[in-house]
Formats: sequence, C-alpha cells, structure tokens
Amino acid sequence: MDAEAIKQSLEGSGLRCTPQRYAVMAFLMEHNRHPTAAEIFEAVNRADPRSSRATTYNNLRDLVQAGLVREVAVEGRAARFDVKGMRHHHFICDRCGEVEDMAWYDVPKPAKGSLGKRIVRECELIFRGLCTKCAPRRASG
Amino acid sequence: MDAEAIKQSLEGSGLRCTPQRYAVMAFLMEHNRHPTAAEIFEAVNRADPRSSRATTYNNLRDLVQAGLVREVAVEGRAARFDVKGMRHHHFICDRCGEVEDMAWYDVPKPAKGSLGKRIVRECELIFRGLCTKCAPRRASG
DNA sequence: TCAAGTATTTAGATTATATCTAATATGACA
DNA sequence: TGTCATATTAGATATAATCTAAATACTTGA
Repeated sequence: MDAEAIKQSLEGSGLRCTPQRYAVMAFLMEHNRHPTAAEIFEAVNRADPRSSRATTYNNLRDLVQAGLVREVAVEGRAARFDVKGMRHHHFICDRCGEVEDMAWYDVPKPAKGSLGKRIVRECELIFRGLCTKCAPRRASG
Repeated sequence: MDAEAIKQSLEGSGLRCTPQRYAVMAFLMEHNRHPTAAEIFEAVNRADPRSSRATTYNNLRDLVQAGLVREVAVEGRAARFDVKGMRHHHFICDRCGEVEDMAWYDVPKPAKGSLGKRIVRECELIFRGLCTKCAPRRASG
C-alpha cells in the first residue's frame, strides 16, 4: 500500500528500511489493532522474510525511540504497540486487555459511564516525562 | 499509626487482616511512593513477620481486586502499586520509572509543558473498563 | 569493484517479572 | 474441640523482554 511512505518515515528517522523493520511497521499500520510484540513476531514470520524474536524486539524499541510507534503498558499483560498517527486516547479492556484507539474529539462527551457500547470503569490522565529528580537543573544550581 | 483503620478497610472488603496482608497495606500507606511488588516484598521482610513472594503477590492481587490498591503499569518495568486514596493523576518518569501522584486539582493548570519542576513529554487519558466485545449485551440480543 | 567500517540480524542463553502447585498453617465458628 | 474455608509457603513454572557474540548486510570512500 504506502510502501514508499513507510520507507520515507523510517529513513526520515535515521533508520534503515530493512525487510524486518519494514514488516513490523507495515503490520502495525495495516492492522490498527494494538498487537503485542509476540503477535507481531508471529505475524511477520507468517510472511517472508523471517525475523527473529530479538530483531522484532530491537525494531520495536528503535521505532518507539524514533517516535514512530507508541508502547502501551497494560497491567498484568504484555505491552502493546501502536503506530503514532493522529493524536488519540486509549481504552483498555479489563477483561481481554485489548487496547482501542479513541478519537481525540470523541472524548469530551462521555455519557453516564459509557463511551459507545464500552463500559468505563475508570479514567486516568497519565503524564510522562522527567520527574523533579531526573529533570536537568537550571543554570542557577 | 491507623492500625485500626487498616484492619477496618481490609475487613470491610471481606479480607482477613493477616499479618502479611496488613504489612503490605501499612507499607503502602506509610510510604506513598509507588513501590514495585519486589520492593514491597523486601520491605515487609525486613520487619517481622516474614512473608513469601507468592503471598506478597497474592495479597497485592487481592487488594487490587478489593479496590483498596491500584496497580500502575509502566512500560518496560515492573508494575507499581498505590493506595487508592484521594482521586489523583499519575506522572511517570521516562528515566527512572518513578510514579508520582498529582493532585486532581493541580492538573488543569499546566504551564508550557511543565508541571512544577517536571518536564512533561506527553500526556494521555487512559480509560479502563469493558470493550464492546466484552461488555454484556443488552436484553435485546 | 573492493576494502573497511557500521548497522542489523540471529539463535539461544539469560534475566526479570509474575503465577502456579500442592502441602501446611491459621482462623472462624458450630 | 472439630471442621471447613481462607491464607501462607518454598520452589517450580510460565511469561515477557533483553543480552551475547557471531554472522550478515549495507554504506562509504577509494
């Protein structure tokens, strides 16, 4: 599909467009479910070329570092991965652990504890960055 | 300190107030850092009575199920645990993985990508509950 | 084209995190 | 006290992720 676009975005981030890395990226874009590393590893190995588990993890780490992919931690389950496209929120199912995207503009109008057919138990803002201990000091210190 | 309060809240949730379970709860309340299961295991074992790793995990699971404690998943690191007191948000440090509480009323006024001395890289709303597949169908089905 | 350097991949070992098992202990209460 | 459900335990096991060191594949410069 947008093979060239994938190549562009990889190389634009200083990553070679290797077959294995391309396969990870393509799989994530094609299925915008939120697969685990293990699912991605399996999927890319159903097609050629084969990729080892280490490579799958390496590539996911590289893609996350490059800002092309987001890792979503889920309690008690394997992390899930998500191409970073439009800004969006996440919905995580208590029972199956599935992670769903929720459009940014859909979020402000939740009605009575539900969003569509979902049942929302809790909702939490998570900030990520550097804590006061880790943030670089200003020149005054 | 509020030994009686801890006992009350455990028993109010149908959990026996065993020494091991009490120790987990007391540790979480005393240090409102957000320790990992391993840290809690170590800490409660520095004091008597000794508790096994399985018990620590069992108790944490029970406390989470009872709604007394919250589990916070962190990418690439062990989960962290938090007594559920006042409603609050979380800040997760990219570098050290530390989880900090952020008062509910402090959040609406972030200034220029920072909250206090923290450096905020991203912020995301996470909804948890049952997805459309897992939510029970209405009687019409 | 080749040589040399860098990035990437690989299988399998290893680590880290969490859960399971089955035996034992504890507490509630009839 | 006896009985039964709940809780604890050590150690084995499962699961998730990373590391290692060697091989391979690119890239660059001549």
